[in-house]
Amino acid sequence: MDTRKRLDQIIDLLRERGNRLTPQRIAILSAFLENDTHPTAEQIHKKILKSFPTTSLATVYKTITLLKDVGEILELEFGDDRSRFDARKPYPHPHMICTECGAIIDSELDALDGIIKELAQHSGFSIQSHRLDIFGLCASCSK
Amino acid sequence: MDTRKRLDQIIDLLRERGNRLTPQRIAILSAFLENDTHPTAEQIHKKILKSFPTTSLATVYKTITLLKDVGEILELEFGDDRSRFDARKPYPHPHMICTECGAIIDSELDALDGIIKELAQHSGFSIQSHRLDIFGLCASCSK
DNA sequence: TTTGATGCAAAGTATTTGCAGACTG
DNA sequence: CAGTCTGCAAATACTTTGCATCAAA
Repeated sequence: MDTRKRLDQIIDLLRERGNRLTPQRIAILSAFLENDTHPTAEQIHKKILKSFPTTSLATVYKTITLLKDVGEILELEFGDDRSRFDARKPYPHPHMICTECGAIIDSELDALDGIIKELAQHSGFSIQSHRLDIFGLCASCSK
Repeated sequence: MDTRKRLDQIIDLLRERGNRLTPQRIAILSAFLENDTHPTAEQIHKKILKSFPTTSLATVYKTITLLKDVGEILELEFGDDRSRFDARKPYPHPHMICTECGAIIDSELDALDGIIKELAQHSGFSIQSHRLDIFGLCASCSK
């Protein structure tokens, strides 16, 4: 979806919920939507500081919590301490993580949902969400 | 595989590597192999304290690091801060995590390896490992 | 004007690390 | 006996939280 359109939609959503639209919030949200590298909280903070030099890292974290609550951002943890986030596609989809350069590449696998559903049914498990991470070397690092 | 047999194999492996077989190490390793609930480091530590009351949590962590290095334990992180471990099946396989009671249920999905391999090939990504986590409610919690 | 949001600093917490002494091989 | 392992405590580093102040509506 168009980034600008999505930004407007999320802003509307927050307004309807009664959340205040502070300039920091909008800047943080925009930064997440514009960045397709699955940034960390700190990377977003550094970016924001250019336009709002007094913004605190705590506010970035609080905004992330808000966005998680409304389902507009996905938190990705790969066991390297710092979380990375995906606000562009905040629904389950496979990620390929390069163990050399740290790149996180989005992927799509239409068959996955069906496979998982079937797998869960056998054990009476009702699915809420899922996550598929693939670790390895990206195209340029495997050369 | 038989737990006892696997314990002996890992002990042999450690011996061959020149690692010392201290009673703490063997107790920690046994505790992991006997426990099929994907325990945390602290849960194993509590268990060990019954037989070796002076064992420190640091030693548990150091042993976990050793077992990870030799590929005999898998670390599972679900974003709830504390890692959980799977020493019984230390190779990639799906896990179903109950968001209500916290249970982690092992699963098998033979087709997954092939699907992932195909997915990665399209993007020139070379796979090292993968991970599939399914979140939802287990059979008893969904009633 | 009201009340939620910000920003600072301090707290929180799983895991790691340094080091002296203990124990395996 | 040599050198690794243990156990203690301190350090680490990301994230959360408390609170006084600020600003959106």
